[in-house]
Amino acid sequence: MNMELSGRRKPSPEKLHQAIAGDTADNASLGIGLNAAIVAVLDNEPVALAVRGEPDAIGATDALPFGPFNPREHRTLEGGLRSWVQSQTGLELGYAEQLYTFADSGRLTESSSATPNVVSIGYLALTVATAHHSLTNGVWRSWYQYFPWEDWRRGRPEIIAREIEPRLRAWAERPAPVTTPQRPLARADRARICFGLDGTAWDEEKVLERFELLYEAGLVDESLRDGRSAAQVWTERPKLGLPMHSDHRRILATAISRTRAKIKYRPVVFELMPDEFTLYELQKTVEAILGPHLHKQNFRRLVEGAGLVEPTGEVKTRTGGRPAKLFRFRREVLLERPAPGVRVSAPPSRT
Amino acid sequence: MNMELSGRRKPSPEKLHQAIAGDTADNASLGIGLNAAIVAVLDNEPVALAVRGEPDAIGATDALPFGPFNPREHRTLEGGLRSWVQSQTGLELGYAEQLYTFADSGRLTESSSATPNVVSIGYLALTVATAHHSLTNGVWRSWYQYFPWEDWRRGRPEIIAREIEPRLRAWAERPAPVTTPQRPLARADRARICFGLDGTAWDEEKVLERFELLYEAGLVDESLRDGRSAAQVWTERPKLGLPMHSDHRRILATAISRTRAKIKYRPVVFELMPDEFTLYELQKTVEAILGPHLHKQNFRRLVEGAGLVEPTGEVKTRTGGRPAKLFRFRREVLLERPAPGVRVSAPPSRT
DNA sequence: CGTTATTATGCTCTTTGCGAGCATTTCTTG
DNA sequence: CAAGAAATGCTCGCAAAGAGCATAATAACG
Repeated sequence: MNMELSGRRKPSPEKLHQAIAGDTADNASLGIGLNAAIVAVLDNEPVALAVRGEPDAIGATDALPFGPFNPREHRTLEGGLRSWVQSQTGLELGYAEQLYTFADSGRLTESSSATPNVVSIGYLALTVATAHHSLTNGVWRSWYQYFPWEDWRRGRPEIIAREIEPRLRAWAERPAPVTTPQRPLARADRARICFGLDGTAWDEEKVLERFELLYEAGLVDESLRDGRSAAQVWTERPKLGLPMHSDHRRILATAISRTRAKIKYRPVVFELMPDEFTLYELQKTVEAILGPHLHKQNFRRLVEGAGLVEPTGEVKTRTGGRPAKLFRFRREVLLERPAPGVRVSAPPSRT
Repeated sequence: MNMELSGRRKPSPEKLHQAIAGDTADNASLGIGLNAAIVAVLDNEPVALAVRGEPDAIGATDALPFGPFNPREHRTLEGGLRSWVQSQTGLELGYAEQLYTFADSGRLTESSSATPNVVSIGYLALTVATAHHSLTNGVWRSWYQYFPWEDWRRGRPEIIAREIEPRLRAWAERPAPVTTPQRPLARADRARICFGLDGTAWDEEKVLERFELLYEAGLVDESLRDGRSAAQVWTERPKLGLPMHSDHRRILATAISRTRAKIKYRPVVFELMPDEFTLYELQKTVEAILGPHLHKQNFRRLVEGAGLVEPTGEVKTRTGGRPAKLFRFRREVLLERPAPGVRVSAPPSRT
């Protein structure tokens, strides 16, 4: 059954829904799931590629492209991932790196006629969204639909003060279960550090820590699905951000964390850019990922001084003012410097 | 069979050898291997914990503590790892973090009566070696027995100029196989960047890249085992560093890379230190990990200024000179700073 | 007991990188 | 042609980091 998903042919929507619902019992489905968080920047908005399936127990419809790893068919993990993404979305991945392997305990508790995944291996892929008119399936969704509290483009998002902070404080008041005594930090401290409460600085890289805190506190829908809400009855549903299938939102959180960290010390922004671009477009892309706290002139000095780009000699008019020089990525820096990157400073602790 | 290895009882040496030989077909052995690179610093020497088994096809006897992940028995991946380490070595792990998941293709080709591992999940653990008189099995082995080219404590190791460089240059001369055309860099460039040839700076974090390059070039014993030597006949065996069981040397290389990188931006050195220590001992530990290129006074200023340590009020005599103040780690920094660490500068490009 | 070697520790000087702002150029728009 | 907008060039100042000098406190040894 489901042979179509094992091959490279295009899956019908129904088959895809079955896959998302967990019914992927293949011959050699060993319970190792491959999941791709595919990131791009569209109109200065950071987006991820989501495929849609039938609503699950908590109403989640979005999933990351994914499928089981089949060692008979795939020589490498990354190869298997690329083939799944290709068959499910039509996209040929460029840059990809492994993120993390999660024990997928949530799915073990589900009623499953098929082999459940034991572990999920998450991958981060970066791509230029505009170049893919070949997308056969899936939609580009803003990061911030899944993680509204991460959107600091217009200052501190209201959802933190209005929804998250009071509910986290209530959670911190309740005693922690004794089953986790080795937890090094108190609940209140974790909440303060993750979400920058009480004047603590916001760290844009702590995306995963924040999501896991909300999950543990029962404030995201996924907590309900995984049975964590048994001891925590809420009159209203958590509903902080759009939920995803399985543990995919956790994987996407990991992808955002990694992207935000790595863009600072490796030249990965250029995977998100077309071949030619202006420095301002480059800056806007970085700011879409990290938040808008860059000084224009200094950014130019940094990028040019590091030898990351070279002018093409052409200019781009119609920018509303003086035409901007076009640049391209100097791939040779990879041969010169050990670890070049777009080093941007920490934001000036905006609370 | 092999129930002893599944439980927490101490395994007999014979059982351990069977485990290392791959005969671990348990009821639910899903082919997911857990592997622990346990790192410590003993007498200013960076070491990893190795368990010994029967020599395999290439004569490798050392292995990292490892075992299959059994979702029935282990709630989490890390929990499974801790239980395997405990049963095989008697060690109770402290700090541990996941490194990477490798597709363990090498083992698939072996003649296997048991379920082969499909993937290996590598973990890094940091510990204080002196505190473990409870070690029931395993030996602390210097990193540099496995990776002699990484030992820059007395300047550039001779093995690079004498063994590695000429053989890599010979390898770079030969044409790359057409099966990997998407390889972005030429062989010669990869060799130059990895091993700092032709005046390129040495990057101490590229431990994994260097090992994988040697593996691909057929210069480490593991290449022979995995059948890569078919097209590459060497009159003498590669013998660059001590080989390890399965892909364990690759996992150890990943662990060293991660340790060297992380020690610079997170306060993980203190996992390698006893409760109280002098600043010079701390510096020597950092230098054991990174290489000896620290300025004593500046190191003190850095560590004290960052609030990473606090004086205990006592001093340690018998240091051969003026007594040194004792310090302890200030755990509170984790609550204050977003990302404290022992920020050391790049070595002054010693070639 | 005094001298020397050794280590710890405090302090200063210089260089570099980066945050921030001013000024100038070159386009579009009306 | 004037005004506005965006790109680009340049400078100032602070803070962190690299490097070295100076001093303090012990052990070893005559």
